Amino acid sequence: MRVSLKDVAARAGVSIKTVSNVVNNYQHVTPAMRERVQQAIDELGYRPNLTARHLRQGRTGIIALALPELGNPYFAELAAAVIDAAALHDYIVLLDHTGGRREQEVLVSQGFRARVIDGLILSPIELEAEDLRERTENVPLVLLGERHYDLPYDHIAVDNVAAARAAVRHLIDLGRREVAFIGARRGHSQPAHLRLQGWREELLSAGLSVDDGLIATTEGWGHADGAAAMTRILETGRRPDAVFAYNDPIAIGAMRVMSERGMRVPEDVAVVGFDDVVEGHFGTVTLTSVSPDKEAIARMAVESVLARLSGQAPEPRRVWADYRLIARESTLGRSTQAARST
Amino acid sequence: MRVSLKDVAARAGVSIKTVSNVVNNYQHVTPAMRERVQQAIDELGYRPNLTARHLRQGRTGIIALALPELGNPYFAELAAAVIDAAALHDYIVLLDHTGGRREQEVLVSQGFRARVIDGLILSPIELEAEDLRERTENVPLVLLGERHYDLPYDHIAVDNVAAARAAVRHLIDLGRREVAFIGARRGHSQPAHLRLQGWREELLSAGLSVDDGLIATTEGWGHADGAAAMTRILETGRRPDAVFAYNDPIAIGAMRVMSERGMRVPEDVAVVGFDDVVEGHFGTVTLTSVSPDKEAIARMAVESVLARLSGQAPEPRRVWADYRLIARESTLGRSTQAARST
DNA sequence: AGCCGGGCTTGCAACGTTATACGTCCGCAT
DNA sequence: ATGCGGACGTATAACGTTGCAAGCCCGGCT
Repeated sequence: MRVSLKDVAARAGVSIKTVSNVVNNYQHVTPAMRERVQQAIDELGYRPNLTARHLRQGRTGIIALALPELGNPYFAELAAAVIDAAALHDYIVLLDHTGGRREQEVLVSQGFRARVIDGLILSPIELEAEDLRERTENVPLVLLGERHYDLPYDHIAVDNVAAARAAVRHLIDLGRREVAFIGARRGHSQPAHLRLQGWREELLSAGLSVDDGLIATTEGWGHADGAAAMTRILETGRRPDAVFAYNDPIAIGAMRVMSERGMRVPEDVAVVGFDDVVEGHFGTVTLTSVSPDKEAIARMAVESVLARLSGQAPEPRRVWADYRLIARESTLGRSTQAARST
Repeated sequence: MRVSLKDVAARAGVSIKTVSNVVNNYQHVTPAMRERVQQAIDELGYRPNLTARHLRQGRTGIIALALPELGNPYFAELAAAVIDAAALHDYIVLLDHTGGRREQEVLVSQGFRARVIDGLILSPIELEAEDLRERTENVPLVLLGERHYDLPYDHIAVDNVAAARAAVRHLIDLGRREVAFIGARRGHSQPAHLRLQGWREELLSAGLSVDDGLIATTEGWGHADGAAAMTRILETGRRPDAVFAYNDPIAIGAMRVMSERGMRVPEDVAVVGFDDVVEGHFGTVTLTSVSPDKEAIARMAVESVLARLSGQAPEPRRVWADYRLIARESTLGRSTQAARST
């Protein structure tokens, strides 16, 4: 059986409340009393029951983080950063994953998967604005990532259009003219939309034509999806001289296919990814990528939730996180490797 | 303000307990009554307060999972599997990471980081047996992974010695004679120890000599550590014809260094990793690896915790999870790729 | 000496839920 | 007509904690 304040109080011969005072470092406790109670605590091995404390205080010290998939190293690294950021504020993180499926995202946003939480950080993929408009759950919600909603929620993301434009600009500056985009999304409206839009805008502003034949859709966002999409492009007979991928795993999957077909990166095809995952730093050809400031995103997400929790939050805000384009061998080649920032 | 049973009861003109009965689908409730209460629930948007329920029931429906680092895709994938396995039993997962640091692992095992949990799954790296012997926290603990303790806790792992022997056997069967091991751990006793032991045993049983010059230690378990270790081996002038790495990131980091120095994989050096992370499936040279059955590990871990929770657990058990050696290009070359199991 | 004030300790209530045990009502068998 | 049992609803007491307000004691001031 677990020991409670009552047991300690009985042992020390004091009231429950006095024990509570000792546990919580209440100031008006004589050293002698503190000593005596502490001894009883140690002897019995008392540990506060956090559930009871939470019930009493109306908060739990837990925030939930819901990500599409942990298998994607970007999200795994982001999760680690959120856990650390939350720990700074004495918060603990409950982790969930949605598979990027709308149904799961709705459940999470409605709090049906975890109802013990003070706040929620959600990185949506398919979730629609109407789903959020119908949201009845009242724990603070902060949105993460690429989707864009005109709704009264805090939203933290990098400027995907600008970041995508920087990536494509980099390819154009290298003299590439046939820049494919891999990782567009069939059917659903927004995912990948902003990066695709950046690709389009930058091509147009460079006076290049926008060719839908160079857009490849994918089902998911993993290596295999990138490989399949690249294969499809090549089978149409197109030979792009550059690829901008929705994310790094897709880029790496595509590079694998190129390697199988004897195409050289970057000589024949320059490749830029997105997310800057560690994996891209160590391939046979290292990957140029857009690097979002994950720590800042995690920090701002946690702080937004907590601010809203304490009621001091003003208007819902859209916050842009920093990013950098880090050029590596997949665009520069092995010898001339260097870093470049935007 | 949040609505409670009391509010619903007032609205429906019934007792609190009747509302509770409706919420919990208690059988003796007339359809008419159920209807009436349900309507009040819907009108007010009532949601049960799980904290109160947990206090009452003495359990929270939360289990904690503490892993060394999420940046390692093996652990990220394992976390995803645990979340899914827990969901099957209506449990939610609180995620923590220890950085593989003993101090953090002790805190976690003692429940200082999260005390709202019913059970704990911990994958230790530096934790010592004495730390566990001194453990006073009484929530069920299940250990995961490679470390080996003679203590009364459930422990789930693949047979690391046997798996390592299979990996080295594979290299020997291919005719390799100078098999390096990358990823040993300086100072601390056990991590990597079992895999190193398997390497040693298999070399000896094949009549080969065990050469400490072919053992490279690392600080961590990431790509960069593998790269640094490989560089050190090559700088001693040694030219192994095979590498068995502690895990896949280390193997991939090492392969990057080989590629930089013009060494071909597998022609000059055959490489085997451990963990079978997705990243290894898509490199320019795909990676042969020992593939632990992550889903089974996650499932057994969750079930062990829950069994112990419900008191039906017998003796603490050591459970061996399945694994397979999956041969890919880093040992077989591109054309002859195939899969092999043990 | 009596009073006041502050430091220390305590009892009580409440957070929202569910288990238990009880009360009521109805229908049916005696 | 009476009694009995089952179906249904409810009052009450917990679960373990903390905020509040009150009570006690003692030293110092008048």
